Amino acid sequence: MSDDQNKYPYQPYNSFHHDQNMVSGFLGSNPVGFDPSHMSFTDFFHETVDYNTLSRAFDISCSSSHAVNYPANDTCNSKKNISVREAAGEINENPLTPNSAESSSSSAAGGEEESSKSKEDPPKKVCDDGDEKCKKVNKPIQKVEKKKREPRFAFKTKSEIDNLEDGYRWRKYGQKAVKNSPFPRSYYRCTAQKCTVKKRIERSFQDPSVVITTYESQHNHHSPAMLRGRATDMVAPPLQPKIPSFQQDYTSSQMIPTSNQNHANSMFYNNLNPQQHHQLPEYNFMPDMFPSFAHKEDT
DNA sequence: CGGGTTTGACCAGCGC
DNA sequence: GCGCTGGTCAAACCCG
Repeated sequence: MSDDQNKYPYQPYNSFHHDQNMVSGFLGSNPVGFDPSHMSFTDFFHETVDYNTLSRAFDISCSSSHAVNYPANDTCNSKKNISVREAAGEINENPLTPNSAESSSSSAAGGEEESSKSKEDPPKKVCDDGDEKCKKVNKPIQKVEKKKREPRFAFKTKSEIDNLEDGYRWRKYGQKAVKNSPFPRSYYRCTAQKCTVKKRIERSFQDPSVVITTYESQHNHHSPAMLRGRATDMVAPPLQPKIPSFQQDYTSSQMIPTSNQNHANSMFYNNLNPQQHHQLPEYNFMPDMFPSFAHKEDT
């Protein structure tokens, strides 16, 4: 790795997505507030792109309540396992309904109810001996819990490093080959106890220099990095909204107007050659799913 | 030895 | 029903 790459390992992109199940924010090559010479990506991530904040600020998953409660028949969540690519552009129905984050506690009860209902489904296989296979099957409760759809936030970064330092500790629990991509997708979960946050990391097959990180759920604890030395800088706890700077960053100059994609690419994907520009439209905005607070430029 | 990674197997959902 | 795919599990392995 070159010196420059050591100094500037991350070059966050600048695109932004919001769909039924996932918000994804792609920062610009030089986003407002990110000065690689004075700020690590971790710091930048926490100070401007804290996804705990985003998940509340951007009305994730149809609405904030849906971000917590995932009825099986909810149209917001009926499509399982929304991928980064799907979220990036293939879903543009169901206009976003702005909502507050305050219904989370009450709606969580509904989620539990739904879960318990699902728990009534018996395992398809019953263990009657020490069969190795049965060990994996007889975990109905865990399986059910995993069916909950958590809010997601995808983060696209230009980096040679796959696993970007975001201040939290992660444990890798799986890796899968990605269809139509030579690059595998890695699965991580937060190592903190009782923290259900997961993240997936994959490299864009269209632009191998781009790493797509997808976070799921919300941390229920502070970042270890914060506790180490950044606490004084982090006045707001992770779950406390800290929107204004980020909001302004995106609304003022960094939103990519869908109807002016080429212009947007030339503006914000300026690290790429023209050929690569044409490879990015799958990360277009979805106008209907655009965060309610963000204005779109007229074109 | 504890914690993290690797990797093959398994499971569930979806489309045909 | 079957095959495909994404997601997860867990034993084996690695490493400090």
